[in-house]
Order: sequence, then structure tokens, then C-alpha cells
Amino acid sequence: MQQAESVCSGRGARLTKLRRQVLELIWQSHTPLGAYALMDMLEQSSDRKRVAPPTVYRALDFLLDHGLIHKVHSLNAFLGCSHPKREHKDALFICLSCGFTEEVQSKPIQQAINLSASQNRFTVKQQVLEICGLCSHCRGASV
Amino acid sequence: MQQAESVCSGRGARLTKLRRQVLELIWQSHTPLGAYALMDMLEQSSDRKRVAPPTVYRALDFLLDHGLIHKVHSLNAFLGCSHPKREHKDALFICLSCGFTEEVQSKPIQQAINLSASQNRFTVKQQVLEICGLCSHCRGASV
DNA sequence: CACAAGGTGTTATATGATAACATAACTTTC
DNA sequence: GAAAGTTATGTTATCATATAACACCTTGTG
Repeated sequence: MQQAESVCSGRGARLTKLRRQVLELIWQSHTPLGAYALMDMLEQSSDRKRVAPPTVYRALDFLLDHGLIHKVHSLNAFLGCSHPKREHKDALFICLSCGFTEEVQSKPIQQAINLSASQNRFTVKQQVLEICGLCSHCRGASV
Repeated sequence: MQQAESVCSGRGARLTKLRRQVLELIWQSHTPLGAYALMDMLEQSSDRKRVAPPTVYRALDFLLDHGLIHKVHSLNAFLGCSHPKREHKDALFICLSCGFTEEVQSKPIQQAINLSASQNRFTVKQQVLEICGLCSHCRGASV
């Protein structure tokens, strides 16, 4: 969370109360959160009355822009980024059982993707790699 | 399309008129189609009057289950699968300019992902790899 | 034919996301 | 510290994506 502060102040971006609250909620959950769930949680957990969708989406856009969260496309949900400072592309391992989601950086994966892209003469702008399955915890237990 | 027939009959699945129409529409487009676009196209292109969302989503679910189409999560859209017979996991290269989307199988990518999964003691059920950028055509032209 | 299973139709509604415009809060600059 | 400008948030409406629940029809089977 202090990281977030420093990232923002480092670029003159304002981590306002709303944005901070949204970021905290996302961080407190170790499973990805949808925008409407966030709206519910904001309503519950604070002085604030219910915010409308644009409000929360703007906060999310801000956090996305500054690399403080990721969007999980296969869930339409949002997740705190574990290393907001470095520029990075990484894989998300998403447990279908407990929802726990881990962000992993892998050079081999990245190299293989870059290789495949160049073989297809393709210029990569963005990539989404989301791997759903069972985490080490849940694959032992029967689900 | 004959492939689709054989896949279905091979497992006693019924490729009904509706399902066939949806599949044909998806195949005729070389860019991914959204569910509501499909509903519009069904209305236009056939005897049929406008179908409701559940109808088209059920057809899509059927086609997904049988591996005849893929869902492109980053676009919330659907795309014909190029090799419905073989079991496969692959990468989608999606051109942001022309929308052309190509399904690519890459052993190095798959090996790297499997390696990373096993290092994280993670059992993979499904994976989504979507790479957005510019195709060989569009990256020459200014966009 | 009667029945069961599977498929489709229909209505309503949840969830995800954005456009357009109004108001409020914070920063400069003077 | 007030005026002006910028950035953030509130509000209303609306579009897009997706599913739940239930009704009806179709098809295959005994």
C-alpha cells in the first residue's frame, strides 16, 4: 500500500480517498473482485453512500493506468498487482476452487510468446495469460 | 463444417438447425463475433424471427463444450476453432486494427506454461492466452 | 401412443461498462 | 485570499453482456 503511495506521488498522480478505498478493498481480497461487488463493499464499509458505476470504474481505470491493479478478463474482475513498480507482463494462476489468484513472472513463457509473435510477424501491444485450475492447496483436498 | 458434423455425430451430440446457423455465422466472420451481433445476424439472415439472449447463449455453450468455437475473453466475443478435432491449447493473436484473429499452437509456449504451472504446484484446467497487437498486414500500413 | 430427455422460447433481471453533463475539490496565479 | 483553471466525483440514463426460471415443443424410445 505504501508502494502505491510512492508510485503515485512519484508521478504526480493523486491517490484520492475513493481510489485508496478501492485499492484497499481489492488488496484485502485475495480473490479477484468485480466492479459491482466493489460498489457493494464501498457501501458497507464506509461513511459513503452507494456510489454509481462510473465512479467505481473511474477509480479502477486510474488504478489500471498506474499498474496498481490488473483486470482478470476471464472473470471480468480486478486484482491487486503484486509488483506495481516494475514494468511487467505476467501469467495469472487462478484457482477455480478457492479463487486465490497468483501473479507469476516467467521468462521462458515470455520468450516463447515473443518468439511465436515474431514468427507470425505480429507486433504485441498487450497480452492476457490466465491459467485456471487448482492451486497447490486445493488440489490435495477433494473439491 | 463437415468436421463439425463428424465431431458431433461421433459423440451423439445434436447439431441442430440453430446451432448450425450460429456456427456458420461465426465461421463466415474471420473476426470474433459478440453474442448480440449474432442475434442481429440470425434475425437478418434467416426465416427466423429475433431470438432472445438465452437462445443464442445456449447454442454458444454447446459449441464451446464441443470445442467448435472459442471464447475470446478480452473481447467478450466468439471465434471458430480452427482444429476442433485435436485436443489443444493455443494462443490467439488478435489484430487491434483489422480484427483478424489467428489461432496458433506453439510447443515452446505450452512447455513454458506447463513448467511454470508445475513449479507453482498448480493443476491446469483451462488456459487463456490472448495476444493483442498488429498483424503482419496492418503493421506495415499506418493505422 | 405415452413417456422421458433434450432443445428452444419467453420474460425478467443481474452484471458489466460507458456517455454526457453537473457539481465539487483542489491548484495556480495574481 | 479571490478568480480562473484543472482534476475528480456525483448523477442520470443507457447500452452491452449474461443468466435464472419456467413454459412449451420436439425427438427418440419402449
